[in-house]
Amino acid sequence: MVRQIEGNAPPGRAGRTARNDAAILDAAREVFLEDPKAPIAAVAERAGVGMSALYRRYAGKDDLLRRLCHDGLRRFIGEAEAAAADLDGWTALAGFLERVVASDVHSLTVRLAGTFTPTAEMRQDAERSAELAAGLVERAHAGGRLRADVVVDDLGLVLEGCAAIRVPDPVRTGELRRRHLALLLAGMASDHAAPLPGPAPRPGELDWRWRSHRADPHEGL
Amino acid sequence: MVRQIEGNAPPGRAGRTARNDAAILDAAREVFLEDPKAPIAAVAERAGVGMSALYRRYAGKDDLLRRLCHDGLRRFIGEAEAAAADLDGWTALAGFLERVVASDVHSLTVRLAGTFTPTAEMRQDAERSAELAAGLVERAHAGGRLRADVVVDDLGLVLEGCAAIRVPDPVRTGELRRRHLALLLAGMASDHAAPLPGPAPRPGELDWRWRSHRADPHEGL
DNA sequence: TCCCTGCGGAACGGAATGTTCCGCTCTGAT
DNA sequence: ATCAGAGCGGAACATTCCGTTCCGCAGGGA
Repeated sequence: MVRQIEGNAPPGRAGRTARNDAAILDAAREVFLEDPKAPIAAVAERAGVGMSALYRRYAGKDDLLRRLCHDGLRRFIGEAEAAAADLDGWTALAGFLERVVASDVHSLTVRLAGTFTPTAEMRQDAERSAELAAGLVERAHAGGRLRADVVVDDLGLVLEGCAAIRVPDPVRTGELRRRHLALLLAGMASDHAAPLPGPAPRPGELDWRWRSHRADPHEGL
Repeated sequence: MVRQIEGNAPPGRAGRTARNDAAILDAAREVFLEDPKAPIAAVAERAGVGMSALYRRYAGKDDLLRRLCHDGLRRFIGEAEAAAADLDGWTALAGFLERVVASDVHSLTVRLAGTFTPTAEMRQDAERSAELAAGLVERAHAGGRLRADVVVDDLGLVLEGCAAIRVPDPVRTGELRRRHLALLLAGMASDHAAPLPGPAPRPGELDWRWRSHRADPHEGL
């Protein structure tokens, strides 16, 4: 399957190069979203380029995966910063989650983490994203509409749960995820009696994907 | 890693054979739960047996996977039937979900489906399990505690979401899943105003894993 | 006209993995 | 005591897969 980017880049050699840049990145996102373990050749094929075009840009598969994952992380941070502009703490949090789920950022970032060695900068960005998320949860708590026993790291569970929803049709997948998230948001609202069971997720408990990656207890997934 | 089954089977050759039966099945469950694409040799290693012990029992990898998946399906049906004994529709449904999540049945069944060709009997059992689940949802609806816009196939989303929760420590994984499920159950309770967004999951929409398996649009996952 | 960037795609080498097979052990019956 | 063979361990095999390299070419820009 070949994918054509009708980008508005200048014609000529430079234009073609720029178009290939985008095509490769887009193709990689799609391919690795479908299968995190996909061969790198599948990316080249879907982008409509040869292997050389790929290896001219990235040192290897790891490099491409890192780039993809880092982009997703940055997007996550961008959404969190955008949500901070919402004056209402609850809608800020809810909207943030909806946008993250809709943009499929979490699937990519999380399912790819662990297949390469993260850079120091990525770790910093991950930390920053955690801070932003914590801020969103704090504000939502202050507003009173978020039930008191929900903690920041519950967001990780929520995102992971939504990312797991998947049917063959991507559009339908988005709809079903949105629905599932609505269920979760309803559960996160404050008008509930029974407290959540078990010890709440501890800070850093869900960060294991970002660790050294060689002592990774989970090979699959 | 070697696993010893201290089963109370009779000693001697027959006993050893029976013990190996169980060891292989247990090892396979653990290994494929960690990584659905794990090599079959990993199963033999964890069971503490050689390849021959494996191939004496199963015609091939597919056969083992089928067996594992079918067992999970049967367990699912068992839990559903047990839940039917609960007189209260809501606690029947909630307890059913909790037990299914706790026993990790869904992870195995769902993550393995699609890696082999399902048998006709499995399809029948899948259908039966769907009927039982529909009955649970119907009863919960009749009781009034389940919000009206939740449909049977939402259960599939819930189970899939919970199965996606996973940290290195299995015990902790169970706790976090239980917590996540509690959030979802709270969201499924009837005292909520906003209806769930998007078209509800259609019957059979989540059954694609059980289909012919060769035209499977999802290679990974 | 000519250089050289960027590229296509085949070829390569190594790793992973499902399956087979040879020979041994030790049980249980004769 | 003997022995046949069930059951098994584990190495070897064949094959597939995949990341990476490399050779040769096309065609823009000076």
